[in-house]
Amino acid sequence: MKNIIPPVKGTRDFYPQQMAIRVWLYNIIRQVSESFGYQEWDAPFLESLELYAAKSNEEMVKEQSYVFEDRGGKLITLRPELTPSLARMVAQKQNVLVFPLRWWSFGPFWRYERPQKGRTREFFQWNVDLLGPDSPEADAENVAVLATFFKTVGLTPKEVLIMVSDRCLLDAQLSAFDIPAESRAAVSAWIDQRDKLSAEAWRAKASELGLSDEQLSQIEAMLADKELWKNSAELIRFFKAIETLGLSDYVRFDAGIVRGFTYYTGTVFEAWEVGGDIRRSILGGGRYDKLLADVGGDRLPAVGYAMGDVVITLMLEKYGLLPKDLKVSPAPVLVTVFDHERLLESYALASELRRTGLSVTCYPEPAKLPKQFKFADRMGIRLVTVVGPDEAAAGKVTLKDLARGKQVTVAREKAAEAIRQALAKVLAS
RNA sequence: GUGGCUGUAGCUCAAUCGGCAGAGCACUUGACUGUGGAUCAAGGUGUUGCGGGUUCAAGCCCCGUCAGCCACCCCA
Repeated sequence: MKNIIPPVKGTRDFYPQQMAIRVWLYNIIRQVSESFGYQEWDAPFLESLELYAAKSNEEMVKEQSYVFEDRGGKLITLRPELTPSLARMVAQKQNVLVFPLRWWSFGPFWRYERPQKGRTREFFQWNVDLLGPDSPEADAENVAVLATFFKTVGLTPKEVLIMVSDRCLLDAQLSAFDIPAESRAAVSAWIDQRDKLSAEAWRAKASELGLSDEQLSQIEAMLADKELWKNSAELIRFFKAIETLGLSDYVRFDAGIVRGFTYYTGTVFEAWEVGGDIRRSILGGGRYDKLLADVGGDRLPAVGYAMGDVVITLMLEKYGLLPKDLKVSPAPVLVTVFDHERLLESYALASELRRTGLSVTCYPEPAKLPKQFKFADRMGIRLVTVVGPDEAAAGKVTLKDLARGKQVTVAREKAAEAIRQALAKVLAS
């Protein structure tokens, strides 16, 4: 690598091999989303900075967003998340859209962070949102989409769990512990950090926040209480609905789930690897009933989540769930060029075959046959045609199946049919 | 923004105490003048990330810098 300009830090190059995986993931996401009746949509990749101001996590806007001034002097942001755009677009057409609204999206996002395992500066996110209803059953349906995704890709509850809590429940508990409303946000953030800090460091921060020893032990008891959800009428309904949907295995209550975004108002959830070494949430989401009003629309209840492609791909790779031998060559047929004089004859044959609906690659220049066969082999092209002087004189085409190592010579009019038959043959392996 | 580790051929890596730049894979060409994978032969494989310093001598030691990876912060 001499004078090659390096890629931008934190970006990924999608060579055909990686692109095939990305498309594979996209297809599963689409299939799962649409099986619940969600519609695909997308927002601009560029938004104005003020869309995110005070709506998202403050650090994300101030330090992790790509912001630049356009030629007109306006501050433009490369979208770091999708939800504010969703709120904006729904608010714009609130009287036109049909509710309940189910929308899903898969596209690129940018955050200026230090790249590391499972994190890049440019990444893709799957967003699934349900707007209109404010019921726990709606939350359950939204969570069901993602549990169904896990099931579809082959991740079991032994490998991944969706941890659920409710900010209202947390707030009520903190209130019951006599923690004043103005410090609850900081206390919530501190609770969110519990898995990341050592027990000593975490407890030490409690006194910094002005918590008494009694309050600390009350909070620790709360976090350990697996039955706390039974104090919440909403969570009782939520888990009942999850059970009815047949997905209880994937969903657990955890009072320690808080989430960083300030716009969440009720149910919050994250998916985590079970006891594994991926110390990072696979996805996160929750209810955000006030966001639409915050961007200037009428109040509209909403619930949704976002899953990044980087961590989920790590998970799938770790558990051997990524597809092997993804097809990277779209055309299963190579038309070889026998010599310089027959180049255009090959083009003509390839064109004939394409008109019958086949995908066909034609070697673009005369070359030795071994070279062309090797090309086909390395590209994963299964069938090769040869038209040399013998075939041309007899009006025939030789067709070799590289996978089976067998070849036949057929009349040129029958070539397309013979190719279809050969492709239909299942390999012994 | 903070800390740690690592930079050698296209890729994965080796090089003893500081003493002449190495292996495998891949690539190109040829054994195969109408047939891929396998085997064999011949070959480019190179500013040792970059800049400076110490030394008779630096891939190796020192300083700086850049890049990558990993952890923290935060998050998907």
